[in-house]
Amino acid sequence: MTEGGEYSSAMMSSDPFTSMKKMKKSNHNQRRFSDEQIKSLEMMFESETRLEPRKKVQLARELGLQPRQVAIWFQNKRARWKSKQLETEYNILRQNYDNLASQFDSLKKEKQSLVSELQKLNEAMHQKKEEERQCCGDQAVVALSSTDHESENEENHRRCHEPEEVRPEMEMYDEKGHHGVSCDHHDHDHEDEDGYNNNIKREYFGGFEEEADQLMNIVEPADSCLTSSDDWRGFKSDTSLLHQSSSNYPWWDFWS
DNA sequence: AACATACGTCCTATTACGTCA
DNA sequence: GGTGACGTAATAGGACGTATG
Repeated sequence: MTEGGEYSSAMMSSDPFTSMKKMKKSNHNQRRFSDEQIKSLEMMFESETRLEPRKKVQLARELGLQPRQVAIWFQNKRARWKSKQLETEYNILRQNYDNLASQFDSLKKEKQSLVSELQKLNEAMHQKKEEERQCCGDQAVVALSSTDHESENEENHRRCHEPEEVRPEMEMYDEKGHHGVSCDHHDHDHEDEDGYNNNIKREYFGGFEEEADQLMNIVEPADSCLTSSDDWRGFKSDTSLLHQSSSNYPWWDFWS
């Protein structure tokens, strides 16, 4: 059953093709509804987007239209309303995306500058330690005039495990700000690595280890996936997710 | 109870036409 | 006056729910 049924008995002739043309022409005699009709239909649509059959008949009678015409008007109205709704939602999502993208960008820049600042500070500290060691080292050489290789090895070992001392050979950072660990004893030992990381946190975030943990949790994933433009663009947006992320956890405020 | 059929409504895509720049 | 873009009433056809035999 098609929806043109209500016109068919009055309009159909023996030839289906010509009768259809006649019907359409006839239907288009009164092409547009009057302003009054539209106004009433709009008012009804605002209160309910779907009409009960009884209301449809009543409204049609009031407006001097066929119930079918009222039904079709509501159908078309729903379709237009839906596409408008989609457009609005798209614009909101687009706006949210743009905001997040720019926030992410500035956060990335801020992190980059902090990393380079950290590098500079490390270099300065390294240089200072080197100077101190040279100064103290000369005196030690005089005191330990006999070369004791065993004690030298012990010293090296101690330095590798010494938590408080900043080891020059470990102060290299890669592009992500990770330490370039060079101590053999730590390469494949996770427990030692954890302890080492804790030491690092103590060194650089002294008194703020918790914040350091948060930072690691937040910044590291951003490094691994969000910096990839493919992953970033492939992100499937979801209004509820966006609302959730923007209202409940303003992660970009972590730094402020 | 399970099934087929008719009927009404919805949705989406499309058509036909009026209007306007 | 011709024309293309746009808005809108209406149609086509498929999907779904409900009533009935």
